[in-house]
Amino acid sequence: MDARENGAALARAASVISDTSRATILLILLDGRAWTATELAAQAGIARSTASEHLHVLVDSGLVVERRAGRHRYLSLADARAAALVESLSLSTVAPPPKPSLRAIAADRALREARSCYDHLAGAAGVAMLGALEARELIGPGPGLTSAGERWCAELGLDFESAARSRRPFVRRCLDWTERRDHLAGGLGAALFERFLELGWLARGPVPRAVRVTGPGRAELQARLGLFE
Amino acid sequence: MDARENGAALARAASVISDTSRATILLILLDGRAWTATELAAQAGIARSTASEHLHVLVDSGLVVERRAGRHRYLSLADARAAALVESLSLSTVAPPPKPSLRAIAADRALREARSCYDHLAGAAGVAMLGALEARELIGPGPGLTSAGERWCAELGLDFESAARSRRPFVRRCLDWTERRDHLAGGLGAALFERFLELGWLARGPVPRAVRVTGPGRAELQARLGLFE
DNA sequence: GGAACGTTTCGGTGCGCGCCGAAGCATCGA
DNA sequence: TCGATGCTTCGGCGCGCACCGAAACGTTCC
Repeated sequence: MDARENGAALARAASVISDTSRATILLILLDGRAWTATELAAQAGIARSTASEHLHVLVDSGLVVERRAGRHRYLSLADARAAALVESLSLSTVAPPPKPSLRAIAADRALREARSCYDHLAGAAGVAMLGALEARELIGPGPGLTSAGERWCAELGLDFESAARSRRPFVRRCLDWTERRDHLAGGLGAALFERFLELGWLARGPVPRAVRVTGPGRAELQARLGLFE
Repeated sequence: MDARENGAALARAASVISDTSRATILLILLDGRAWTATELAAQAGIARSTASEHLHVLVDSGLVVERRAGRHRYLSLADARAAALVESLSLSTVAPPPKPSLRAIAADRALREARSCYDHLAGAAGVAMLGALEARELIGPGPGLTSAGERWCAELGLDFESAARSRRPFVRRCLDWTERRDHLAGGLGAALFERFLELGWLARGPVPRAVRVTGPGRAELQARLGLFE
C-alpha cells in the first residue's frame, strides 16, 4: 500500500466528519446521551430523510452505534476514542465556552432528587453512579466486578456474591430514557440500591419511585464515589 | 453560535484533511521532516500547481507551517498537536506497520558517523540530540535551559553561563537540510560540541567536518540522553 | 384491522471542489 | 544580463455528494 493509498484511507476517515450536518450530529452526541433519528434531524436542522442517510454513514464509519427499541432507533457515540477524536478536531477550531455555574447547580439538584427504576437507581443519580464506578474501575467492561470493586463492596457490607449467583445479570447497563445515558441495573444495581436504603444514605420519598439522598448519604457518596463533584 | 454553526466549524476543520492529496501530504510530513513543495508534489503523485494550492489550504488551517529559503519553500507539520490529530485519525483507519529492524540499524550508523556544522553537531546525531534534550525537558520552547537543564550541564562540567552571556542566541534550532528536521545550534550547540570533544566522547574524522562518536562517548551519550535507543 | 408514528429508500437537482496546463513571478548562478 | 529552477495564479472541465419530497416499510396502539 503506497503513500497515496494511505492518504485515501485517511481522507475517507476525515470526510465522514467533513459535512456540516454529520458534524453537527456528532457534536450533539458528544453530550454522551443517546438520541433518536427524528430528534437528531430536528436539532441538526435537516429533513428526516437527510438525517437517515447521514446516520447510515456515521454508523458505517464506526464513530456512532445504534440501538433499536421498537420503532425507535437510538444513536450514540461508539466509544471514548470516537469522542476524543471529535473533541480534538473541535479544539483545532475554537475551544467551547465553559458551562455556566447555574447548570452545575441544576445537575446537583437532579442528583439529589433521585428516581428509582423498580429496584435500582435511575435518573441523573443512576447515570452518575455508573459513571463513577467505571471511572474508578470498580466494574470493567465485562459483566462482573473488578478486584477493586469486590473490596469496595465488601467495605460497604454488601453481600455481592449471592447477588452474583442469581440468574439475573449482575452488572447490566440500562439506557435511561430521561438522561439518554446508561445507568446501572442488574443484580448489582439492585443490591446497591437496597444497601443504600439500609445505610440511610437514601430515603423513600412521597411517591414510591421518588427517593432522596439524605445528608449522611450525600457525604458518604461524595467521599466514596465523588458523585457530587 | 448555535449547534449548526459549531457543526460547520468542525466540518471545515475535518474537510482540510478529507482530500486524498492533502491527506497524503500530511502523512508524508508525519515523519517530522521538512519537505519542499516540489518534493511533496512528487511523493503525493500530483502536479506542482495542485500541490501549491493544497499547501495553501494546509497552511491556512494551521496544521502546516512554511519556511522560505531563497526560491525554496519548506513545509512541516505545525506542532505536536497537529501530528497527534493526524495520527488519531489514521488510527481510526488502520495502524501503520512497525519499522523494519534494518532501518534502525542504518539510523544507528548515521548517529555514529556524525557530521559537524561549523561548531555544532549536525546530521542525524544533531537532530537526535535536540530531540533528546527536548524529551527530557532540559530545554523548553524558549531560548534558554530549564532548571533541570542547568543541573544537567553543570554535571557535564559545562560553563553554560558564559555561553548564555554571549551575544549569539543560546538555544537555536537550525533546519538540518539532510535530515529535514531541526538540530541544535546557537551558543549551547557550540558549547556542547566543544565539551564532547574535550571529554573524548567525539573525535574528529579524516575530513574536518566529519566527527565520530567514540566508544566511551557512545556509552555516556546513551546513558545521559538515550541517543542510541 | 386500521390509523398513527418512526424510519428508510430513491430519483431529481444543484453546487462545491479537485484536477491540470499554460503563463507569470521570484530567486539563483554563470 | 540571461537562462534555469522553484513556485504561484487562473481559467476550464468533470465529478461526487448533500439536499429534499414522495412513497414505502415496520412497529405500536386503539
